Amino acid sequence: MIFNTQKGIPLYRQLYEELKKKINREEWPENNMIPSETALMKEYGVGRETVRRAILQLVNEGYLYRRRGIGTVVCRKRPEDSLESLVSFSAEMIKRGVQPGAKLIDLEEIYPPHEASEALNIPPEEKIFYFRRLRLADRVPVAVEDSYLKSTVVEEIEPEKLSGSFYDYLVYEKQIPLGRIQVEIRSVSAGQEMASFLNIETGAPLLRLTRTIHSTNEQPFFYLVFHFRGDLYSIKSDLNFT
Amino acid sequence: MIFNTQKGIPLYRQLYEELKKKINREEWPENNMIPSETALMKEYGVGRETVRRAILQLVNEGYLYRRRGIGTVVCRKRPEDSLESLVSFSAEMIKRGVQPGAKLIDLEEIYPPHEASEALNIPPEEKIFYFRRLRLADRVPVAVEDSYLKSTVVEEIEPEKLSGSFYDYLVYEKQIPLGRIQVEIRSVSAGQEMASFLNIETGAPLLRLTRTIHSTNEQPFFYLVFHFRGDLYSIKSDLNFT
DNA sequence: CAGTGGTCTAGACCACTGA
DNA sequence: CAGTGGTCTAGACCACTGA
Repeated sequence: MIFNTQKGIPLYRQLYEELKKKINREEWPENNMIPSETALMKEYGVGRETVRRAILQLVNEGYLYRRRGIGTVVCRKRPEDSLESLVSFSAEMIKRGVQPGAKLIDLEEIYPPHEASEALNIPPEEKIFYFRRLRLADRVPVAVEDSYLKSTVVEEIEPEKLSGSFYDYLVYEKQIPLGRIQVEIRSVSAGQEMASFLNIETGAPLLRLTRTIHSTNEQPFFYLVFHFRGDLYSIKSDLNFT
Repeated sequence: MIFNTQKGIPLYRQLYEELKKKINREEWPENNMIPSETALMKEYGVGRETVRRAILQLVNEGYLYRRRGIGTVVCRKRPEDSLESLVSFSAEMIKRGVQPGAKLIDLEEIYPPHEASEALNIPPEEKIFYFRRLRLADRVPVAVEDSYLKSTVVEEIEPEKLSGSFYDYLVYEKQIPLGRIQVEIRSVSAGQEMASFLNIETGAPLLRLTRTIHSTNEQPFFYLVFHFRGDLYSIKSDLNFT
């Protein structure tokens, strides 16, 4: 394995991807030990800290665990969903093996409702972009998504951009770097409006997920509220304390 | 500041605690820059990697963010709840400033229901400990908790141990080291039983949180199911992508 | 005992930011 | 330009595990 030194991708990151592949392809099977740090240093011709950074990343994500004096082992049940699943509906659906979709219901410039002005840390008289989408999984509606975007971020929102991942649009097309994301999850009952959008009965349980997305200098600029069908959707995650 | 070298606590960990204090006491105020890596190296007489490990930990937890070429800054809104909040009901309540409590409803040895034998990776004919508790916040019932514990972990469960944090009991009293924790969150409706325990109406929304706690060698040994009152409880968390 | 991972330092070169 | 954080190496000593 020869690494690209030109491309500007850090060595530890390249090694991380490499090791992750070996785990996913089961070249390194579950419950089996992977080569030691020293062995990996020789194999890839890199320093120990580089190997450690790649491995510790995988430990944090729940792929590996380490025992001092013994070695590093591949986990039996690997993370079905990492925390990244909370970040993009489309990415999450693809990970679950279903086709993500979106149907635009509303798009306008509005004065922010109390909840949004609070989350975005702006005065109620500052206009923002608002759009509502029905989110689909294999064409079945699973959630209603309400988005509030500070109007300083983009000049305009073209409806065509709202048929897929808005997250990808922001990050890859608009090149907007993301910082911290605050998440809140609660359980609520469906009102009449939500019930009709989601084809469920009034009063049925919904999972309400909000995200407040900050820029890299800690300014919130994008606030999202999801209402998921409780019978079709759950959130899974792995935590590590090692 | 002089560090304890004897106690066996790593330097980077001690420095981490030290820096966290400065942030929490607002000696380093929000939106302000903290000293550079070089300055901290001199101040505490440690190497650069040690400083970096302490800082990067705090960045991961949402206390700090860094800008190359500029410096490291204290976040405006610091994490109200870290992911650790998903791990212990009692710890979580204390963090929220309310008094945690527990009322034992049931305790017995049983054959695991399907869901529990699945989660614990054991055959249905292997008996386990089961207990159900009503969890209180300032004496108000907020959740019903069902716990399934492999009987290889402890010989017996004394009812007296179940009045407080069972997590603390396992970790501190029994010294059982924890590994990965798998979490699932969904939204459900209250059945008659749950409704009467929680003093709510049948059909009201509940937040259903399950935890599968693994040992450090990746064996699941403790499975928990919470049903939280949707109107009294939400989960908050911070994610970082920097 | 040899081999594992855990901690720590010193030193190097780099890309980036603001003045 | 000087100062920041980002990456990377080499080398050291340690605690722990199993044989």
